[in-house]
Amino acid sequence: MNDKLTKDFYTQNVLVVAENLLGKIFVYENKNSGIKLSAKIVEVEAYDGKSDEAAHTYNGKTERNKIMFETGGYLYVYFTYGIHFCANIVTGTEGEGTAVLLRGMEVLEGIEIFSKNRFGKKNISEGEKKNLLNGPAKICKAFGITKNQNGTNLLMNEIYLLDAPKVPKNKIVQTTRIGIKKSVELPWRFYIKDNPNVSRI
DNA sequence: ATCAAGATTACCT
DNA sequence: GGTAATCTTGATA
Repeated sequence: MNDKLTKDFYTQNVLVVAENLLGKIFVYENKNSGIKLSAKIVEVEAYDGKSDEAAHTYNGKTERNKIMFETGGYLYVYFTYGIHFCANIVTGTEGEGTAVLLRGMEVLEGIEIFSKNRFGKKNISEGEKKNLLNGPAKICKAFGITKNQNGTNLLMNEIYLLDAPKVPKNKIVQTTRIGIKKSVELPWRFYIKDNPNVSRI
């Protein structure tokens, strides 16, 4: 169990991947430092350049979004608001321009590194713990993900996802997405019900 | 060359 | 609840 997710998983439709990413385990192994970080995905949003005006790929390929047009199984990292990075899982087939934004996770391994990256200290209170990974930019800060990780192949051994049991339908909440101005009506946000690491209810 | 917007967060009252 | 922070990107208002 807990096999690495394969190409077949990522090349599915973006909404299928988004919902099924809930509960899966995101792993970042730094070969240089030997540090391994992992967390369980609890909140995501789907973006589809074909029909979704909020997607970065809606208006075609650019230097920034070109990795989103690759076949599923890559990491798409973008910089925004002059401060933050956000990470996405590229999905679907080549040319589609679809991806899933990682919005919330629950710490599994590496809490001291996450704490150091987020708050500058290794030891944090119980209250701060659920504030480590409950937002897209917080996740990148905690994992140390920057534009250097843009385009990482998730089928390799640096950044990858591990399979985990499917979250039952009755534990999944589907709502509209957060922080966008266009296509606001699309219910393409998914999160695990009652999980404290979800960015917002 | 210039400009406005941005898939956010932290800190303020 | 309100907003400053901060700068890359993509379009050219």
